[in-house]
Amino acid sequence: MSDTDDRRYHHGNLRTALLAEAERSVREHGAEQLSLRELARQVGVSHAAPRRHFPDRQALLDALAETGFERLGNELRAAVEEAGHDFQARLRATAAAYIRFATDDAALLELMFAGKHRAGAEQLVTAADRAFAVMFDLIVQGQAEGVIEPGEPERVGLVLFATVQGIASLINGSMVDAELLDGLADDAVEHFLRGSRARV
Amino acid sequence: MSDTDDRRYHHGNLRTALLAEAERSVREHGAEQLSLRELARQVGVSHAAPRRHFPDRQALLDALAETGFERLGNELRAAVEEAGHDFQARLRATAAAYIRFATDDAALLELMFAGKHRAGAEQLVTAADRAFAVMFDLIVQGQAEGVIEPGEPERVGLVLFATVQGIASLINGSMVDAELLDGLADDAVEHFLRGSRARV
DNA sequence: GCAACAATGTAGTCGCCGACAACAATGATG
DNA sequence: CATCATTGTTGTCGGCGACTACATTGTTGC
Repeated sequence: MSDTDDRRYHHGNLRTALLAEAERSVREHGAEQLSLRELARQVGVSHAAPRRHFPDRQALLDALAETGFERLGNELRAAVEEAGHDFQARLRATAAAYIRFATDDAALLELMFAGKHRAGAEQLVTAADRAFAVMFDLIVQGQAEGVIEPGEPERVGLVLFATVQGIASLINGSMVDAELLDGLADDAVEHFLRGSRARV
Repeated sequence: MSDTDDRRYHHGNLRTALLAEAERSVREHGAEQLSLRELARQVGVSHAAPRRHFPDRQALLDALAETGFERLGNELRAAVEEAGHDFQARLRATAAAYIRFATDDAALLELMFAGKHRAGAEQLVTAADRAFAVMFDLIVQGQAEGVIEPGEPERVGLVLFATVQGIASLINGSMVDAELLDGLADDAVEHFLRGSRARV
């Protein structure tokens, strides 16, 4: 073959290439529309090649969800770090970052949630826990500072988590204009803090 | 044909029968798995018959979403009525009813949200507005009683709506045990009220 | 009554898909 | 450098949604 022809028999990086292309496609057209054959075409391999890396379509979607959780975790961590040390600023930044991710990658998040409760997805659950740990760590900080009632972070933070997730759902369902995103996130955090302040 | 053979050439009620079977199937296997041909088989008509009532698969899903909104509205209204006149009781009942619907018919709700932001779904939007009006009417009552800050109900109630929707998302995503449903709904309402009380 | 016509069902076909099997080329190992 | 695992390819299968042509039934105007 000519040395400018990069179509070697062995692609060399097919799994990664498929995941990258799949993520692009899911963002653009949703997970339902994703076609393994179309993916293979765009990456330049035969229709059966993906099977070597993903036993079936769902396996690819699961892998996509896993990398999604990793990316979500990174973005949340980055948001916390950029927000400095003030608790409320951190909370606001994290909520906004979560909603940002959920609306930028709505179909991916749907995938991430959908995959979590299917059997044999242990790696997925681990990845999810790692991502959500950021939020629960924040709750712990709030408790230490006395602005959030004591108790298990998973339980205390649930209302906030739910609210943030719900805002994302409403935006994705076109019940709310996406432009209101940051304002809504702030509203939600303020509401949460007013409702959560430790009462003695 | 024999008079016990109910397989007439004209089904007589095919559209309704298809929708009923589709709703059952969606509840059981999700919208993605829904197959028009399988539906036709189970209803006892040829594979092309559904096309007379729904131009394509998406049209059937839209119709399903529409009846879903009607049912949701009815259930929310029923919850309000059963709860008596006390505002907080009504709020709790409505939140619980919404979450109940969202978890019993998770796939259907997903469909309802997904369809709303596609073009040419005006009937769907109308049906959705009618369903959600129940929640906003409640907010108005709360404002009249002075326990919720004044302002447009759509904006003021949004945090509550988001929280309720988010709880449903978390339950459906197996992030929370479904048994906690009622307790969570109460938590959310209490949190919301603590955060929303009109401040003078 | 009954002829036209609209509404509603059937059969057959097309291209696409996911899954699978058999085979081919390449890379790694001893 | 022979052998074997890895990672590609081609071919095939049944199922699907969409479409067309045709068949049956219900309805409406005369």
